[in-house]
Amino acid sequence: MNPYRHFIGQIVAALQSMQASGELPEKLDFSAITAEPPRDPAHGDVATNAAMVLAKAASKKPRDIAEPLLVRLKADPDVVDGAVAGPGFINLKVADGFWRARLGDCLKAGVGYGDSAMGQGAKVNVEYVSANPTGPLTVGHARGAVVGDALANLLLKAGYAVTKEYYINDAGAQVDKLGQSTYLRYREALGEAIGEIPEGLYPGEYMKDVGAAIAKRDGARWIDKPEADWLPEMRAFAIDFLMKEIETDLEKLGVHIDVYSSERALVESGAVDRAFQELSRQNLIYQGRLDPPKGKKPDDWEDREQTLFRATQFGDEVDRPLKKSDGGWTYFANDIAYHHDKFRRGFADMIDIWGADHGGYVKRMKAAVSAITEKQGELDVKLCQLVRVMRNGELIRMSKRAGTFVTLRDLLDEVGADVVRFTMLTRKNDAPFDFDLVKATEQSRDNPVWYVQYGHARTRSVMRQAAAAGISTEGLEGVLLDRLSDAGELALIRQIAQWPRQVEAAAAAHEPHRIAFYLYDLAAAFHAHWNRGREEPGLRFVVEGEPDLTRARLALVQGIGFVIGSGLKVFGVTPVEEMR
RNA sequence: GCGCCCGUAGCUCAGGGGAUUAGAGCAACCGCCUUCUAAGCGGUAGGUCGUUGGUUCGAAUCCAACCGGGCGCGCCA
Repeated sequence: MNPYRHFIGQIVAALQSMQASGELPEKLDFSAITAEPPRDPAHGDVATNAAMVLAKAASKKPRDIAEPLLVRLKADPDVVDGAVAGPGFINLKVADGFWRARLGDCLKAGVGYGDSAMGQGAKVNVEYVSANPTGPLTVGHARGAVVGDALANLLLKAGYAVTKEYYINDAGAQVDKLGQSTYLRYREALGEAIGEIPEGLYPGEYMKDVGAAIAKRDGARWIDKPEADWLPEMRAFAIDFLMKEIETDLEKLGVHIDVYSSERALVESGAVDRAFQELSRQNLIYQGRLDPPKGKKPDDWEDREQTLFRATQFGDEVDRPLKKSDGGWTYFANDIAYHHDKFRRGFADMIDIWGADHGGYVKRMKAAVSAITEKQGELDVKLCQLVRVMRNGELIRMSKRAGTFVTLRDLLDEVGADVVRFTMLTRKNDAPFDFDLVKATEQSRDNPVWYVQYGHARTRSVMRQAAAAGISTEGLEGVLLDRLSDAGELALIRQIAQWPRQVEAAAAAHEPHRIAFYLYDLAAAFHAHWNRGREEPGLRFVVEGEPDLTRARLALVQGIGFVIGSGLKVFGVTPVEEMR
């Protein structure tokens, strides 16, 4: 249960009874009413803005609504105290028993605690990674992969029907370059000296493996053939080879994509024509000219008439071309078709995770989605800012051209998937991120991964100790929690009770990183409470000669373990049993 | 030139569709510590939330302009 949602319900009920008695006018909009934990815990457990929100429409002073509302709310046995404060806030103090009951919810639900019905089973498509199949995944891709995967998991937990999708850009000029690069390495593998890789082709060492593999499969049969013959073969082989590598890396990172969509297959299926026709039908396509971009006129600018989509009707700055001068579709046209295809597959709700360098593309894609779905579909684009890799504060320089970039595989080999995943989620997606290989594996309080993992391990450790002391750790969901009355314990219980709200808020905002901060705070509170037991043995979890008290405290520890486990599950991070 | 993102404590960052006294970690300073196996623990100090206006009873949060940083800017994907 999300306690705050529960109290909004109570507040609305109280307001309705005030309407029934004529204290409030009939038609009021309750949708802006919030119930949240106040910033300052001294203000109580729940604060609501109800009186202030309704004041205008009810033509009353906030306090004149707040006072009688408070009287009604205090009739709720869960509410032990309350006060009107500031400009008209109502601060409520909620009974300890109410919070203990939330711990009870948690113990029954296990790591399923926090699961929400918010999404009502609505279909959501989360598209992420979607790296070109022209080389290995880099740390930049890793961030998109982790953010997308965690967001998808989060939405799943919040009750949406989520599909995780990867768009393979296997059409267009880049994969032709890939085919040509492969051919060179193929000849090299057969003993030919190929010299420098020409500008524009893919120079990376990894291409040698691709060349060698096709040489092994096909022998010399392509050597004397014209490009038209070998290019499709080389291209298809390389894409297949590199996609397998990418899938392997993703698998190592713990990312399981549900659907891989091929751009080439999409184009060949006629989807682009279909999308084009749909836009034409809506009269959103015309032949016209564009002005060159101001301040940065391309050298090869050539004023010409082209096929344009009326993106400006949907909030974009200029209308966007759909056809290239060679008559082929632009990437944008294909992408419209792809999003149209997603919509046709039932996804009105689409989320794309992109690199920040695609930021200039967001408006036109949103415009296109709005148009092609006749405003029935919605696209949210999360841009992931640059990742820089550091070693002890020192930047590791990367250059794609020089082939010196840190691959995802390097990163995984050095620090492991759990560290990569959690660490990448300790920052908002739209903030640049420095990934320090040393700090990420440090065992200290300022390393959130370690601190949260340690928190989970410590809950397990307490269980092991209890068991060693002869106290059963089974059936904790049934124990009487009334013995939990210490301020620190009650604070922890309240924090556990925040979890369902955190899940819903993070899911609604499409911001998985919030979970990392919540888990860190929860772990910190747990560690702090554990440490109190050093000074005051009476606060320790396992108390000799007090089996009932111990069992109640074990239930609390169990609950903390469940919540951390639940959050780590969203992140795809293994909850460890001990810190070895 | 235009568009998007960002600017919060010395440092790294949360908060960001308004609301009661702006938070954390590190660093600094002051204490404590052979500990329920736990690589430490507790406390203090530190901010005109880039600037200037605006909307509002109320702005770090919304709007505008400006300053500073990043990304992008027809037929690359």
